Amino acid sequence: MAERKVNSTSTQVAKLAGVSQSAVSRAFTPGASIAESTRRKVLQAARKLGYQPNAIARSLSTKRSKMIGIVIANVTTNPFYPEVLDALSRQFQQRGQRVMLFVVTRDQNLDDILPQLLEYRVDGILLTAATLSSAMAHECARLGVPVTLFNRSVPDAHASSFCCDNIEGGRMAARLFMKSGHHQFAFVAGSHDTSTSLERERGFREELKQHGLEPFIEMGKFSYQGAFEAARRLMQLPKSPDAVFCANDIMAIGVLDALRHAEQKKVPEDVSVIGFDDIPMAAWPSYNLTTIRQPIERMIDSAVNDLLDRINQDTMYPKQELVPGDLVVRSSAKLPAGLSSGWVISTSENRSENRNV
Amino acid sequence: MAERKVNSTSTQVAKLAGVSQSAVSRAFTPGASIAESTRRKVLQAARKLGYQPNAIARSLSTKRSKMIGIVIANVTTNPFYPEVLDALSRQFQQRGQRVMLFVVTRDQNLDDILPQLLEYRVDGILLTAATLSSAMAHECARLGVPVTLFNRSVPDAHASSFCCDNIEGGRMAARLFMKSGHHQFAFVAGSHDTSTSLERERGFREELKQHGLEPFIEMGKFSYQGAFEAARRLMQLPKSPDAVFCANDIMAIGVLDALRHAEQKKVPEDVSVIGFDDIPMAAWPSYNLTTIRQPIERMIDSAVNDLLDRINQDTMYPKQELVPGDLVVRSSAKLPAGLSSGWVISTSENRSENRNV
DNA sequence: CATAAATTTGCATAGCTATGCAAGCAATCT
DNA sequence: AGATTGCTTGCATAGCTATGCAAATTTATG
Repeated sequence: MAERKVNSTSTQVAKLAGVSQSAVSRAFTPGASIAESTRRKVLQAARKLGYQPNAIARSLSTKRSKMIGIVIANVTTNPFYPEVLDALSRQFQQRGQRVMLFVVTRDQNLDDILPQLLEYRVDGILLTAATLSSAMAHECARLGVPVTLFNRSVPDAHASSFCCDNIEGGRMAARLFMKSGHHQFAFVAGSHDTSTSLERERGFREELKQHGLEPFIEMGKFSYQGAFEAARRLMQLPKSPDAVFCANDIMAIGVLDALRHAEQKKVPEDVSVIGFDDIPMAAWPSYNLTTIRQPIERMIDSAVNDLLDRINQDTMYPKQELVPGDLVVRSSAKLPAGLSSGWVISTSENRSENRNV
Repeated sequence: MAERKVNSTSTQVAKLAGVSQSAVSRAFTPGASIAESTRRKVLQAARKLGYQPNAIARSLSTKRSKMIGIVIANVTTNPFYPEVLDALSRQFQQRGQRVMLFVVTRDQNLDDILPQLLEYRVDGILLTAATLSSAMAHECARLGVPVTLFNRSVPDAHASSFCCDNIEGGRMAARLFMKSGHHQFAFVAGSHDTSTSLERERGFREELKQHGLEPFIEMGKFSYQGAFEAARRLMQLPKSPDAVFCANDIMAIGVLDALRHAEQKKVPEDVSVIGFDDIPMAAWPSYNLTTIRQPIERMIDSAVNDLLDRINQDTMYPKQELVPGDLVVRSSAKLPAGLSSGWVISTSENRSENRNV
């Protein structure tokens, strides 16, 4: 029966291979100065002992933990975030960084969480659906730990931020509604303290205002259930809306279900609904949701690159990037003349194409 | 302007506080032998320097990293797993353990992943929707790192495992179908190499067999889309089924959508559908899915307790636990006489109650 | 073959904290 | 006062790897 708790060390391997501990270290360090012959001897001895370099000791020595702290919220309430987490984690993984994960609630104070990451000397921090207090931003800057926000605009010049162009997204929704002849507009907000919700609302409002229109606002609490109830409240208004824009898809789906199953409304005949994100469910035939797609892959690539770059060359300044979203036209909103379901309209590069979504 | 890259050390704090480095260490170690007065001096000096203990160095010294490795698959394809991840991560967090996360694909070989966790000397490993090769199980055992499987039955006595009673779940589905007078049965499998799918199939089959019945089997690939297509294939059979049991809810929803939107079938009038898991979407009015609920909280509690216990007292043996699931009756399957929607039937404790789900 | 150049190797130490042990100290008891 | 007991404290070292530097070895050069 095998022994337990035997983590062999580089010194033991060295002894067995008849070399110095340094040689063992170098054998496991790509690019280190070591002869191929001794490397082989070392690797063989290592295999025999079941030796594996101790990443903790290495981190202590190199002052690089090769760990990224990821803080994420809304993982169970919005399918968008599992996608983000999946993509982030794979990317970092592939680029040789481990991930230390913290799952938080939207309202949780990060001032208790970040110190826990800093204790472990993570090389960088990525916050998703979470905001950074100014004090913490300073603390991270002081320690030279770069911070990147994903999907939250930046409160402080010390951090990078990668966001979809929420304002323009809100505008696109408003324009589509107006072109197809709606009269009463509503916005289902996520919360009143989240940049995504606020910015989407702002774009929507501003575009309507240019035509002298103003939307009702209801609070959907960033959840299916919250939006379900918000929709019911909207339908009780004297002039109930015929065009509802939601701060994200999961709420749009809650609104759809409420309209159809609790309010006997037809979508889009009676009420049009537009969401935001383009989660996979939006394409399901039960919903067929018209929505603003966040180009998640591109955003993640940019965010990961930025963070890793700032880790490797600490001269770089934080960056704020705004990525344009695409309007994905399905059938939860009435179509204006000349547009049919299945089109993707991307403002940014001024092209529209039928991608059959 | 503040200095950058200044991670002060216990020695610097000691100097400022006029004590030894040991005293600083003890000031940050709960239960260590230190006078309250010196502790205060130390903490004050620490605050002044922005000192934070270095968890990496501590790990090296104590040989405890206070990190748990979590490996999880299916995070984007099945909403059940974000829930699991959320619960796990919170639990560990709350009990003073950090989480090192690996997101993998279902078919990814863990033999490349686990060594990366072991390098960081994680205190324990929790695998979700992933299996362990026997070689790796031995390797972890040799290193004294406890492994717990969540939702996979155990391939090896070296690891603990916490599962829903999938076989009994399959039986419950079969019994419900038979009681309400169905004639042609089908099972939509996830994959042919996953214990959850195989066991649910087995229970379903065995119960049918006792009545001389046998189900069709179609492959749904554990995804909405795969199950959507599986349903279409099923409906093309000469004797197309009127009772479809799916290895999980997300596939059941794919089947529902295919039946309604591609096959013009009514559910449950033409075809009954039962799922497994009870994800939040199952309760949405668009689906109202009858399903077997996995008692996720209880399972997670057990798994976390087991892992932490085995970390703290390495005398303990791994444990295999089977947690019974509950049949949640909604309206995607025809009801037998005497049963109405909204009931939860739990075999285990022989009670049924209307919990209004 | 002698010398210069390039490569490889080992030595010694840094990186930061925890902790066993012995010494120091104060409080308590006789 | 002296002895005993119980806390606190600092010293010294372990935990494991990486790396600057000088020494040793190999290879190339004239």
